[in-house]
Amino acid sequence: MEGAASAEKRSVEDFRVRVHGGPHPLRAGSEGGATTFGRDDDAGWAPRPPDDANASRRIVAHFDVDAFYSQVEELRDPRLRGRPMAVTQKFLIVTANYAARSAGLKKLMSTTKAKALCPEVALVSGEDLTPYRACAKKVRAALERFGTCEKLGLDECWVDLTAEVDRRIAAGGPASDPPLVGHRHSSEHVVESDNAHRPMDIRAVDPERTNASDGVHHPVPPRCEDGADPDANPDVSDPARERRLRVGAAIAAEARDAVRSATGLRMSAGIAHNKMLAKLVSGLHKPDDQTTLPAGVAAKLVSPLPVRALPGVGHGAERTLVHRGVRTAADLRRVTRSEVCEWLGPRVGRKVHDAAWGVDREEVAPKPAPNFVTCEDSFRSCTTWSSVDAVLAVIAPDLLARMDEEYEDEVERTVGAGALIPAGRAARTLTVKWRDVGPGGKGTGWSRSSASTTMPTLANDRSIDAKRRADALREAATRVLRSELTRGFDLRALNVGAGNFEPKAVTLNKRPGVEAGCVSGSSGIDVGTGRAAPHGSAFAAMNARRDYDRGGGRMSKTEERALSERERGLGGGVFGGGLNGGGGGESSDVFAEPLRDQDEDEEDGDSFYADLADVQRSSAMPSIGRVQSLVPRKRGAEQASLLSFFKGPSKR
DNA sequence: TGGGGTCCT
DNA sequence: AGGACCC
Repeated sequence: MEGAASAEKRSVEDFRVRVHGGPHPLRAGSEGGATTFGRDDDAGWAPRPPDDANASRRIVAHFDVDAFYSQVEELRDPRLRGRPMAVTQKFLIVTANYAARSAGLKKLMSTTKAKALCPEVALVSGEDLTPYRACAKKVRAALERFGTCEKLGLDECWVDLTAEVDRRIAAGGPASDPPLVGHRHSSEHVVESDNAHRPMDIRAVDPERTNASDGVHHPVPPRCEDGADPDANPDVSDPARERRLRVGAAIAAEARDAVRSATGLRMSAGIAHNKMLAKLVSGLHKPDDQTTLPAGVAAKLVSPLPVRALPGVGHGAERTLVHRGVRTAADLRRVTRSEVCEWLGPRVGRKVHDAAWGVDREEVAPKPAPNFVTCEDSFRSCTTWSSVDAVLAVIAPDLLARMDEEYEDEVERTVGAGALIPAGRAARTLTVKWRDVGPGGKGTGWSRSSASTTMPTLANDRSIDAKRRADALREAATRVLRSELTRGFDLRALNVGAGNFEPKAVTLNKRPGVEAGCVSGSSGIDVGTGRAAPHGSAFAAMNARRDYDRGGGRMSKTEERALSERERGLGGGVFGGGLNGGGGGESSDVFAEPLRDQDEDEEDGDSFYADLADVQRSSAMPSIGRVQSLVPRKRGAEQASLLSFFKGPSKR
């Protein structure tokens, strides 16, 4: 590869002088307005960490639903479309549609400020995530037909398009060499962030934006001669790589169409050779558009970015790095890998150092079933045991509903993948978390405390009355809190969680991810758990923070949402049109081999290069053939009846 | 300053 | 159990 260990030595001293003494690399001026990140100032001194051997072949897309919660709410209530609208949780804007954004609303802004900026804005409470979870499931079902899918949060996922790209190229014909669809990021583009607090949200400033009404800008890249290093000049591209990216872009466009016809949701996408770069570029031409990143442009895109924009760098790491004068990815490229590992720890250090060079060796790997489900509410005040009980009366039924959802997902996953009996997802642990600003609490800060106990068996028992289950949950949670909150309290938030689920299902054909052997008791096959019946008085203030000391609460979030919909004159029902077309997509890939095992031995900065050969070997042989085809696998009649047996008659 | 999650220490 | 990270 690039070798060049010679240049590494002088880096440390020179770097400190240069960065500390020199001009601030980021933010050439501008308070409050858009921040434009400067161009790459030059090549680094420390060596580029090598990519794995697969890097040029792999094609990864990152998909991101635009203003997800807002779009979902617009689907549910068409009256909201075209008007400025935002989704709130308590008194925060969590997302705003584009009409509201153009009035200046931003993510995580207070509702007060939002209303000041845009008095006509419609605010919709998004504290109950149920509808968003349901939509997210359909989105993933549509995307999974195009390759292995890895979810990140509710509204984002990566899809490994490599196998489908290979298939199309092998098949020949027009689809094997399509024109580029969407944007191609070139080194002519400048990147900016319009929110000083969120430097990771970046977008491209198109040099020809003045007349970019068609939303397409893709200059034909010059070709490089045979055998030339495709990274030597970022805008001179290797034809084979460019072609694979173009095929990937075509697939991504189809995938976005598929999601849109299945759900009505619009999304943006980024197409690149690895997960990190795909994610970085997916937002460059948001909304409803996609961006492809040629291999050679990666370093140019990344280096002017503030370190905070690199995945893996949060508040803590940013502070540490900035304290040492490292503000941008380009700065990171001038220090050695071992230094970064010293500052941030080996794990984060490696990841961040790689990211600064646009290197990411992670495979797209489906997320296994969640280890925890939790429900939370926050409020202005909660100082008495009776108000604690009022909070628990709200969130305990919600947690049970989540646990049951998890059970159903597990049935679908395990029976759908060939299990004889779904083991159930009975939770063994109950965790309670809280934020206490009272005398016994942690005082200021936002830190939370937590404690856990054994999950009462009654809570797992789907065969009994929902109220008895909720009571068991509340009782156990209260016992934990009583033993922790001994010196008086003033809670701002309370969270209950269920986790440490019992072992997984028995399968016919044993595949990794599903352990054989064990089906344990307690998980009744029973069905028909209803949600807690509505109880308590009408509850108005949609966006008010509940104050349990003054009698707020008493209604689960699901019920609360239904009520607020009734008040808005909606059916109160589930989704209108558009959301039911999702059929198909019975993921056959949920249990796709979690390939690899990139040995995770302690490798710090220095041993890194020595170990690289192993990394290359283990990741050089993957993915092709894991995704069988675009046709969802049929489920046998036997399995279908098993499924309906375990799931029982559909509720809702 | 929300309501979720993950992983590491 | 708590902290850091992600959305």
